[in-house]
Amino acid sequence: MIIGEQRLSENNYYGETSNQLDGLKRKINTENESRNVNNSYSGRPGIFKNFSSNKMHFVESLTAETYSTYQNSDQIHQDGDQSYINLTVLTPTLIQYDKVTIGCRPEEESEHFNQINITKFQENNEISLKSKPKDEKYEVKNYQQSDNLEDNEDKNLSWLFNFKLDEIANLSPEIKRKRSSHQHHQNHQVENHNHSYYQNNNSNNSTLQQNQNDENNIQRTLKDPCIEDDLNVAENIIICNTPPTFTLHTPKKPPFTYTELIEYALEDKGELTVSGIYQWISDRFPYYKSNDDRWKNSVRHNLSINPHFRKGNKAKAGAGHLWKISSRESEANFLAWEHKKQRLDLFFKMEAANQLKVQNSLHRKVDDETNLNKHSEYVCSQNYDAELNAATASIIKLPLETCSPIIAKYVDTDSPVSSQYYQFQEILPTSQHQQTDELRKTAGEILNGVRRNVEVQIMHPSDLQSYSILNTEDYLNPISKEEIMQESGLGRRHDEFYLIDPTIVNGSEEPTEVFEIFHEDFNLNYFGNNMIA
DNA sequence: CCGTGTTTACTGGCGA
DNA sequence: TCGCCAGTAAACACGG
Repeated sequence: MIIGEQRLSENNYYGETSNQLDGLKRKINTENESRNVNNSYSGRPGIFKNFSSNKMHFVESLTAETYSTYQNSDQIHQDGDQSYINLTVLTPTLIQYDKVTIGCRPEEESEHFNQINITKFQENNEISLKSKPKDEKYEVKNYQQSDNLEDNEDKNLSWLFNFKLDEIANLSPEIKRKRSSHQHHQNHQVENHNHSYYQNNNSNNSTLQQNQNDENNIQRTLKDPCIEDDLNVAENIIICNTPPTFTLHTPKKPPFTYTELIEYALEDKGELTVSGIYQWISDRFPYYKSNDDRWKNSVRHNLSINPHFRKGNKAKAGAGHLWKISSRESEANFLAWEHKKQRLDLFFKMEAANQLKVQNSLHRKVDDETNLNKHSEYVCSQNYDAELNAATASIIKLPLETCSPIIAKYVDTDSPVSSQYYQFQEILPTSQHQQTDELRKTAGEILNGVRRNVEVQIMHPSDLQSYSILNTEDYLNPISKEEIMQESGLGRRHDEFYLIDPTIVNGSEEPTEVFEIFHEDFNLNYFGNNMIA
């Protein structure tokens, strides 16, 4: 039974589906207990490629029936004593790769990675994870590309290796592929910084954790003879059972360039010193809480090279000058700022959303572990579906203990903004009678600029009410092209754009004298650098 | 010395 | 392949 689908990306750090997945795992565990399911190919959630729609689907479990289904559809094949599910992969937030199972570097031999198959580890397999999270062990194997080349981009998973795996939490920090010791050191710095931030800058904790990490790393290095094997893609990546904590402890780099961050700061405050810009940024983005000077160097670099930023008078106190945006007072800049502000607001809303979901997920996990012991009979799929739907649809009101103050202001659940955001977050179909697939963009995709057409959807929204979701195709550019045209004094006839009489901007009249200037492919990036001159 | 500001060089990603 | 862009690193100068 397909219960949902999920964009497959390491950028899923917003944890859109953590609730579903938690519920999924509960469901599977309880079902396995009640049915006494054997270990062959059941009891584990997966994400399965749907060839017809090019989407990844969550599958509740691979039972004998679903196994048979996949077998009949040639998505399962035998290789010796093992069966493999073709084109099956778990989202990187749930499964990570063991170093031994991937034999060559994708960037060098990517043609060999056109199929990735996941099967359970053999219990007696000498290949074992250094850290065994219970029995959840998977093996990732690579296969030669099949003869069938259709839909190569989506069917093969070679793009999976384009992920910046080193950004995934719990990834072994001893990865040294093509990394200088300097970079290695920097990564440690970042990890330290991230932990320390979320631990209220408790340097003792941070140091302790780092020491533990170091010890683990040393142990791994000693135990593992392949540690320096440059052919390994992602060594010792441990299955992560708790993606929510990952999102809690590793603030990801915000999807804004340094130029944008500086713009935000200067637009917000008018003019700031360099240190003021540092402060503005770090106050709002935990990622930049670090004391290291690398990002600050980049900020200064951007201030210097970007003519958009002007150095003003000397600051009254302290060293340096006051910086401002050169065209801040212009009307165009005002409009641009309105747009940028929307984008920034949306970012914080999504961050707040994520924080809530993380809290919810953790809360539920504790509750469910307790309830699971008490109610082993809780295996009814209807109950499960209801619970899953409820988990997905629920609007939680939990205190945010770890989020930044900026994000916290967006989680006032009584505010209209908040309710709007919740509607946005739920990512549910607008109609329970909807028969066709309806795709929604995920926060991660939006904010990281990912352009993969696989998105979150609940496919059994039986008990869910309809929500009004933002229907614009691009949440970060919510102003319609028509609106932009009108404000820009552009007219449109068929697929052509025209300059029109500036007095005719309400769109009610046909332009009396027009000349073609743009076609449909014209980039109406109204607020960007490509703004119409 | 340190924060600030400028400049150069390099790298990786991406699109043409 | 090339150019552009963003990010990063680093050298250097300046001034309090």
